[in-house]
Amino acid sequence: MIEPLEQLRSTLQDHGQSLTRPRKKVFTTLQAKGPLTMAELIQASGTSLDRASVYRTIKLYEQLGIVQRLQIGWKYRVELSNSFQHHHHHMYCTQCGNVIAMPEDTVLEERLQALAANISFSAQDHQIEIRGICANCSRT
Amino acid sequence: MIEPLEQLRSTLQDHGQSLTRPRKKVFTTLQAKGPLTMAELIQASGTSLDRASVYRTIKLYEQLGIVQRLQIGWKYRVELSNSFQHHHHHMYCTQCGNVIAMPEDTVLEERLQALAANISFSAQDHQIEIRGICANCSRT
DNA sequence: AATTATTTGCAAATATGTCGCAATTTGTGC
DNA sequence: GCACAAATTGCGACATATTTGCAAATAATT
Repeated sequence: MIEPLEQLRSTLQDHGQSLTRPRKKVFTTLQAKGPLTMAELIQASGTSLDRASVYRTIKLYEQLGIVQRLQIGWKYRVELSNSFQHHHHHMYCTQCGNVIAMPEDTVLEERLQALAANISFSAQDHQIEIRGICANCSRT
Repeated sequence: MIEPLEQLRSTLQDHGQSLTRPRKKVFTTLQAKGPLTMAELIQASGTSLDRASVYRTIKLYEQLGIVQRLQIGWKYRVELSNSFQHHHHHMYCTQCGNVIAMPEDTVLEERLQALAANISFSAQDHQIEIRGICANCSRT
């Protein structure tokens, strides 16, 4: 398995971009804390990073396919994309706000492929969110 | 089939809310024009409604499960939820920005149910977005 | 039609996202 | 490791999006 930071560096290099301290920080923060809202990400990146830099970094990362946005609950969040972590989807507990990653499911994935193919839609990516109440909360 | 507006009224009433002119307007606009960004919705609701009221209405509707947000491309949009229109998902063409509704698929739906049930997650709702290039655009 | 509680519109406050530019940092070649 | 050119950052100023307090207007009830 390749060092994630090395993979990041080479992805950036392939596009003539360099791996700077802020970009590294954003990456490791996402690595450590999973899907975050921009506000959380800015906050978690520490006071050393400027809002604008975080936004710029995320915009770049999104273009290079390093991160992806998800709509979870009220605000969108960003997380590392499939090249940097296993492909997965989310369940969102509307009670406690917890986000649970669901394991990859081949049946599901293939079905989605098929549905797109049916109408000659060339699928590149997809996202699934299940909303409901998690085991923990429904136990109450 | 129940009158949608009646269904709206009773949903509101069940929660001690009343069906006002602005709320009616937002509802019928969504009915007529499908998934809209807030800006579009505000615009389409006409100058008679204040921005703030539209936001408040959407927040309320979301809590009552009358509308749901979708992340389509960069901005989120709102549309009526499954109780008010047929359950469906979307494909989003990253080229032309078109949104294509995909027909309901039982295999897909059941699989999602099963996956949630597996971890005792009580699923209430879900949303799927497939991003890619539509038939029209890839023909070029 | 009068009463009371809810909801609206308005104006102002916050929050979120973007931009230009001087100062700093990065990658590169020596 | 140092100097240079190019890329990137942080800052402050904007632009846009969303929320809030409150007096006035509207809805449900009697």
